[in-house]
Amino acid sequence: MSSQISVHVAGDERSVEPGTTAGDLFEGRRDVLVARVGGELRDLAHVLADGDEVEPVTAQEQDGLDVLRHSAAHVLAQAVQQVNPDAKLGIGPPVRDGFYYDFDVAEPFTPDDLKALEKVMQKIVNEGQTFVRREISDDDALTELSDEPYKCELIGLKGGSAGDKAEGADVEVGGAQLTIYDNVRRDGTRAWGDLCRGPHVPTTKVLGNAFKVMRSAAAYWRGSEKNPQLQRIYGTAWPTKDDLKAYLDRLAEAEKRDHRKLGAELDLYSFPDEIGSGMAVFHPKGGVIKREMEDYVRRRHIEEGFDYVGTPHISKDGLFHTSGHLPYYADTMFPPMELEHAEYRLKAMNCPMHNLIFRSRGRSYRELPLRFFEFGSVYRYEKSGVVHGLTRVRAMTQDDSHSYVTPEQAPAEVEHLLDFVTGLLRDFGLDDYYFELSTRDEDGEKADKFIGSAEQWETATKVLEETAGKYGVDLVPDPGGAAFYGPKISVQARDAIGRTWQMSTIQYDFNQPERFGLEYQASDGSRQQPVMIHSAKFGSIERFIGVLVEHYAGAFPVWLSPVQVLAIPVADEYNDYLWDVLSQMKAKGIRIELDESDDRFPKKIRNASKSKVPFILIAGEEDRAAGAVSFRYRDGSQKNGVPIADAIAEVLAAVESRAQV
RNA sequence: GCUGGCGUGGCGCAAUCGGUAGCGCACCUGUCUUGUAAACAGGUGGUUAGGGGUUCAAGUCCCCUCGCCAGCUCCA
Repeated sequence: MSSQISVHVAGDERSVEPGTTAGDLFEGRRDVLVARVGGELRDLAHVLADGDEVEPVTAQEQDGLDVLRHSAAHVLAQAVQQVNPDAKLGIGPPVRDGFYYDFDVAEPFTPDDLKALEKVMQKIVNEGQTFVRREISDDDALTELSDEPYKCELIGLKGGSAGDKAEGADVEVGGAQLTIYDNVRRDGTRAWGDLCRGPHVPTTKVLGNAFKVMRSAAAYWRGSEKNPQLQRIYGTAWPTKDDLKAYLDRLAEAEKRDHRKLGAELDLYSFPDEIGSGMAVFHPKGGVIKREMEDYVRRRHIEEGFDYVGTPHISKDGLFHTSGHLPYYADTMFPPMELEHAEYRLKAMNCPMHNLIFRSRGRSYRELPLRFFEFGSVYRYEKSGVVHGLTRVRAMTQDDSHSYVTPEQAPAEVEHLLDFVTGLLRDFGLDDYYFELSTRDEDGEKADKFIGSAEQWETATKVLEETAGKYGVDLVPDPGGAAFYGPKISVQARDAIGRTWQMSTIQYDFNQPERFGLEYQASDGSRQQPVMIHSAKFGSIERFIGVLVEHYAGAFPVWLSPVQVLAIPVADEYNDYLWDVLSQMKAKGIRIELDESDDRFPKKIRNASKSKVPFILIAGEEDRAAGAVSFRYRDGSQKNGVPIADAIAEVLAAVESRAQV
């Protein structure tokens, strides 16, 4: 009796022998990778104590999947050091959809190296080596890992506050007690080992053939540009081969939605080398989408009480000194051009010019909130390696606004703007997004970038946080991500391949009003300083279009479609009949085209399908005789014999309701 | 900016060991044309991103610049 201990397994109490491991409880369940014991993830080899609460963890939950991927990272590192014993280990954590491991090697990995490494990994996996946990003292670890300078550095950081600067480092040196995981062959010999917090899957066999080495790239050690670059290998690992295949299919699908590719295929925009990196031109079809967005947001701004203003693209640089931008962001502004003994800069932001409009005459509290809005073209000298399609450009247009309010009005104005922004996202059908709250970095190396008092930051941050909290959308903290002048709420939308992009922003600024000496006269006759709230609803028009293209894979809702109705005659003879229908549609504002080419009918259908127009309108003898038309939709389905008036009504209804068809 | 990989007609691709560029689509011309994803035939178009070098000879090898891709860093 007393020789037994009692444990709780997924709620049920069980009496077991002392020395029983977590794995023993789940014997026969090959899908159990690790166990959660008293809320902590443990190896299956973990020996249970009396009263432990134990739950099985499989790859069906995130924790299990992370362990699987972390173990895969170990196998990768083992493979690398097997092939190249001189490779020094960095860190190797699980990440979204996979894992990576960083190495310091004399020669970067080639694509052939990666293929070879995958084969070596497969051999290790097939051998079924076990992961064995071993506790070790700091001193012993430093001795054992004397050939691993990066690991030693991590040991040195352990416990210090600087340790969390290295993303993923806690995977290696988590708690106070250091551990090493040895990979042990079936004959009991040690194949390899790595400093690691664990836990791990019981054997490499678990990885099966559901992993893949994806790509290599350089990455700075501990994420800082100042540190040496290591070579990072990315891999992916899944519970089953089918899951891996599904993931690879998903990547292939995402590639098809890439806005750079679709932009060319659908003739929306291009990036001529002659203009320069990061600068797009919009073709007529892309121009339609841009104009619909502009029309929409201009109308909405006016409805929401904004005044439409206009400002130039360049300015003397003193303005950006006044605003405070130049000292901090000179590197990301285009270099100055000198004329008439003054230096001019392409503007990288619109706020300073709006401030000048505010300051152009005396302002009364009766005018507030005073809201300026424009499509401001801004130019930012983004580093060459970050320019990316429409989502990261050097020339862009912001639908930028600045609300000047009393401090008391600020919370209501933030809420007003968030209502505006969320309504806009809804109208454009974007639903995969979250909020981010960017605050200043209180003690990091960038702490001195932020201006203003702690009280001001606290007030501003609180207003944003409380307001954003009302929307039931995830609010992710982003310490250190604020602009130098104040905190920010941003909407982060996900693109086809899982990257997130900052779209709408709302920034609370107590600094620029002071720097520009902005003031209004209050009801008591005193001069007061307004708060300004920056906001871009699309963010950048260009980026928003790029995200829309990916979101819809080029098949836009009817109201945004460059061509809404493409008519195809069964034979040339029906061109006139179709023109008659189309001109009635055009008169209602519908964007129409007729395929008058001498392609044959099936070819026209093919071309029309590839162009992703929402409505293909077909007419032949049957339709003409009946005074009707036929629709073919994007999914290939068909509706024949639709009376002309009904057809027009159907298209109009789809436009007005912003429907997807 | 850093590391690596790339750059061949508008687009997608080919060209052996270095031997003077070819295919499909698109485009143009002609013939054809009646119901749902490619009619047929002929043709135009490239100083192989730009510049320099090695070589008897460079798309191919070397250097520089520009641009693109992936990741890192950055992102008012």
